[in-house]
Amino acid sequence: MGGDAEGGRVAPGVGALSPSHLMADDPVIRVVPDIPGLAKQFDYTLPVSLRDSVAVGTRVRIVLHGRRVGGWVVAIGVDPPHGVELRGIDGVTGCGPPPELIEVAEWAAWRWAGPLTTFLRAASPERRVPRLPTPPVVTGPEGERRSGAGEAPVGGGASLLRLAPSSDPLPVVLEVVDAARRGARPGTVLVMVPSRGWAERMAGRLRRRGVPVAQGWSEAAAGWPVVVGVRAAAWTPAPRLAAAIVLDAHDEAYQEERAPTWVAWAVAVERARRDGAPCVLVSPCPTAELVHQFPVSTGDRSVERAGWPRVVVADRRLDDPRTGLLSDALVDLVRRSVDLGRGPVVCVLNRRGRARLLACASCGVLARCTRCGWPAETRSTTDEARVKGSPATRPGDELACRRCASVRPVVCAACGSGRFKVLRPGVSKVREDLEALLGRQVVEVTGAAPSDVGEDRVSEGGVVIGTEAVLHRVRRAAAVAFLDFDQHLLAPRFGAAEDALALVVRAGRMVGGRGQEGSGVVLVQTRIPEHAVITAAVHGDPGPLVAEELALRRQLLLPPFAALALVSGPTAEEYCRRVVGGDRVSAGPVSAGPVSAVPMGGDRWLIRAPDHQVLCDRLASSPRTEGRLRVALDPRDV
DNA sequence: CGGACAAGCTGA
DNA sequence: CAGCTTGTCCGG
Repeated sequence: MGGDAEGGRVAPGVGALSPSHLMADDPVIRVVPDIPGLAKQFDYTLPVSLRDSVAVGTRVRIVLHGRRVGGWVVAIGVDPPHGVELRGIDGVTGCGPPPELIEVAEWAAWRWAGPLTTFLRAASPERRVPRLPTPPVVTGPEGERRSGAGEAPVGGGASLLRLAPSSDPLPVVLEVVDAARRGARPGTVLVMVPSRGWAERMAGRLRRRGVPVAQGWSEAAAGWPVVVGVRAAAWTPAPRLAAAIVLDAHDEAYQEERAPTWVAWAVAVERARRDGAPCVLVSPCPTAELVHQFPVSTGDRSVERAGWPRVVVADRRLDDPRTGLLSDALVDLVRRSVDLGRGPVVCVLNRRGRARLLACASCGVLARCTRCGWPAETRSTTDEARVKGSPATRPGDELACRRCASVRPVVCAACGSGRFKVLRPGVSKVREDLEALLGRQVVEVTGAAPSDVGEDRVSEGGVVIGTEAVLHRVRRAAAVAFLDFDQHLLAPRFGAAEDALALVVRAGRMVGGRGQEGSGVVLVQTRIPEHAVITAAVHGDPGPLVAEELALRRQLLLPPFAALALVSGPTAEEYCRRVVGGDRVSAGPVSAGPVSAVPMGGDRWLIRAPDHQVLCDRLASSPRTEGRLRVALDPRDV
């Protein structure tokens, strides 16, 4: 992608098929310079002395435009362009990705409209690797291999396995590892998990069972039997996959946030496909995209149900609005759960700060920024001004604007009153209220204060409140309460429902499955108790929700029934025009085709195409505009 | 990406 | 016209 067209693709092989007039010369290799933003490839000669240490994928040093830079060999024995004096490469740095992975990187550069270097870097070692170690001899069950008795080996192709939140996935992982070994399938089993901590625990558990798990890039590149890792592990340099398994495939951690916004499970699926290996995607709550693409197996329903948490719905529709976010059901649950000794009670509210929306207590006018009109919120100038009863505003507070950062005293702009009501409280305010209501300490955990609250201090017990981040920081809980679940259900994203159910899954793992001894409760406060997400959570059955979601997506032409790209930057509009084809002169029909673009406000534009083949082809063949331009495929926030 | 080089601006 | 900035081009 993006390279010079000249020369075309030439089969590798050290100059074996070169024209006779080149026989005496050094072979010519094609190199991708390690310079992001330079979407070009350059040819160099390979001195005979370096022939044996260079293959496709090898990291080399080259001189480009007077600069010494790194690069990757992507082809050997290419037709050199005529009329250009070629330089020899400057040296060999060490091992790089195997040739097979170079091709996957080229595919990914197309699929996510990004620079090839991004993916080549992801597949390369951080430090110089001069040579690879020898992989361990796999002590497979030699006798069973030929006998054919027992379970059928897992066939090729990708499939989806629905597994309840509290079901241990280790048996499934071991089954995939064993099946690959039984099938005498050469290559590596790739095990992917969404978080670092999980990866470490998984690697440890596998090693304790005698499974050889690679440590570091070199072992993976040497073809170690098993690789365990997070998103980045999709680019493990294993030359060949025997199988792949992705745990919690619904987790958004698998998508890179920065452009190119590649998705790790999709890379794993593609690699497995190319290697003819099976790929198992495991999730308690598979997304519509996964369900649409892969055959699902669900296993026994009663087992699945038992692995979901007990979910209690606090229907807030008839509650007095003045009770705020702290319903009687919530306070009861906290009181009952907190001293069970099964870990803390965790409350989740996705709003930081104290008061995010205020109204004047005497005239009712909303507190807004006097400069830009944005809602003003309280901010304390003095640290920890503890005041009994947690009033709406405290001495020392000021009204601050999140948008333009202007600050003013806590005085109503309309009537001059200094008293306010909190219409939308944040975590800090609710923490104070809850503390006052319970008469015991409540600890706040937000993403902003990473190491403030020690894991031990939180995990031993007590009441904890925080934003979504708290679900990543606490491992075990007696109860988890979502104070404003509607915020998740109604988030302005098309994947909001799936994300909301994923939160219940996360909470479910903290409190345990309803079939488990001593498991806790997940409390959901909502004014939409009939919502399909709530039903799915209560019944421990994500099936109907995803079916409903798919029907909706089909109707609205959203993924997986369309492919989307979010383009942003000062020249986004111009670039979209090129992509959509307003003034394209290439062959074929040009007019209002199946590809369209709509403005999303600001300098953001959304491109929609029937599928990725069409979309990515268009993106690849449209020259980029000048200046900063971000192209994010498969955006979620639309 | 970043170096080279050309065109444009300034001050005497 | 030296000395500097700004912009465009291009690399093997």
